[in-house]
Amino acid sequence: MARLREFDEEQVLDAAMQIFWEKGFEATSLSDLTLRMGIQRPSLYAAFGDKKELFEAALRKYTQIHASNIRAQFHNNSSIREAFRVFFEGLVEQAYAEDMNRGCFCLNTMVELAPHDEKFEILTREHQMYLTVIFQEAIERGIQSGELNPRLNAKALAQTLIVSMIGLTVMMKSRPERSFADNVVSGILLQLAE
Amino acid sequence: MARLREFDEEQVLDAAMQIFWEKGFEATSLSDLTLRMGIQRPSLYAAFGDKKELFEAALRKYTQIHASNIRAQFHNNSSIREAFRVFFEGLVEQAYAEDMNRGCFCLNTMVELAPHDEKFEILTREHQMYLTVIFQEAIERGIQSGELNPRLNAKALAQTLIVSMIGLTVMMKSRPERSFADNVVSGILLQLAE
DNA sequence: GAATTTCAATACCGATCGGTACAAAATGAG
DNA sequence: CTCATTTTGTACCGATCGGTATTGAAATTC
Repeated sequence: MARLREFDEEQVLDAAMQIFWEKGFEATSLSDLTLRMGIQRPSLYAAFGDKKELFEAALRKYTQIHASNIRAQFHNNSSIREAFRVFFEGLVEQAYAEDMNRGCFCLNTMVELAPHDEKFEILTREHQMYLTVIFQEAIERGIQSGELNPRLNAKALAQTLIVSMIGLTVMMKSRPERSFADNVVSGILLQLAE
Repeated sequence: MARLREFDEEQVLDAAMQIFWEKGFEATSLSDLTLRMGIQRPSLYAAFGDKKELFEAALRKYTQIHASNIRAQFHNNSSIREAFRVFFEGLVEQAYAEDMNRGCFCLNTMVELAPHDEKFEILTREHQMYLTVIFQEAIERGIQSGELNPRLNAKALAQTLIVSMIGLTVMMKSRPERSFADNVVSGILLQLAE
């Protein structure tokens, strides 16, 4: 019929995700976006709608990737305790590795937008609930296999671990001494060792 | 000498604190501020400097009040475990009580500004470190009095509890079911009961 | 009470905000 | 090719942004 789109939608959405992740919703301008995405304003609006719709699309892309990564980390582990150790130590390692500390895009959004926008309250909550289920199922597998104490409350423990993950991620945005994060990871893992 | 100031500096700074706490730095405009503070722009600039300096003053006021509140909650307790129980249950109660979920001004700032502004990285980190010391000293008193297991690592446990507090506060911004928060509080308190 | 000083209020500044009208360029269908 | 259709690039929109020059009012000193 007519002229073809000159950009790859997934590619420019990824660029939008990166910058929203770095700077948040309010601090990111349309000029920032078009520059980083490499497209013009009318193209952006035609493809994604307004700024908030683009943000939502970027966040959805992030949560999908994030959930999939975490799911992969807890699939088919010989030791659940070991999987959690690798997970939390990786969280710390990653945070101290990059100069800029973006943290978690979903948590950033939970703080910036969830209290003022029900759509993002729901979106961010559902992502955390999904992660909680991943943790819970991992714990249940650990109990079934005999690795973990069968008297553990899998759901409650998963919820507590998710909250610890959130707290650690947010705390590291202020760059405390590395020993702080390491101590916390040790403390978190203790809860699996009872 | 000359004309006197017509507003109380502490009172208008408190108003600025409230609105920055609610909306964050970027989403709060000077019009929002002057409206809520009840003063004109030139008065604001004369008294507090520019927007970021005002934000810093508001945050410093918040951290002082916040630290003082928490210090009071852990001073002269018959039972340390009971003090922590009251503290965390109060945190949850408060979050679900107010319609708008402001969370903690310091944590909001940690997410929004700490990664891009060293001044706020330091300011927010030092506040969390201060709170950690309060927790640590409370735990040490509990050990000394015989209430807590003397094999507990007071510092590491305090750090883990601070991270749990942060995670819980942030998680509640997405308004999970009340049972989620209650389960987490139970899990947190378990760490003191070993 | 006049002079001086500091405040408050209005009005305004250039810059940038999110968003769009419009026309040129590019593609496919006939 | 010609026409229809869609994307692109430019240029622009009103509104609002953070910040300030200016003027008039209020209060103290002499």
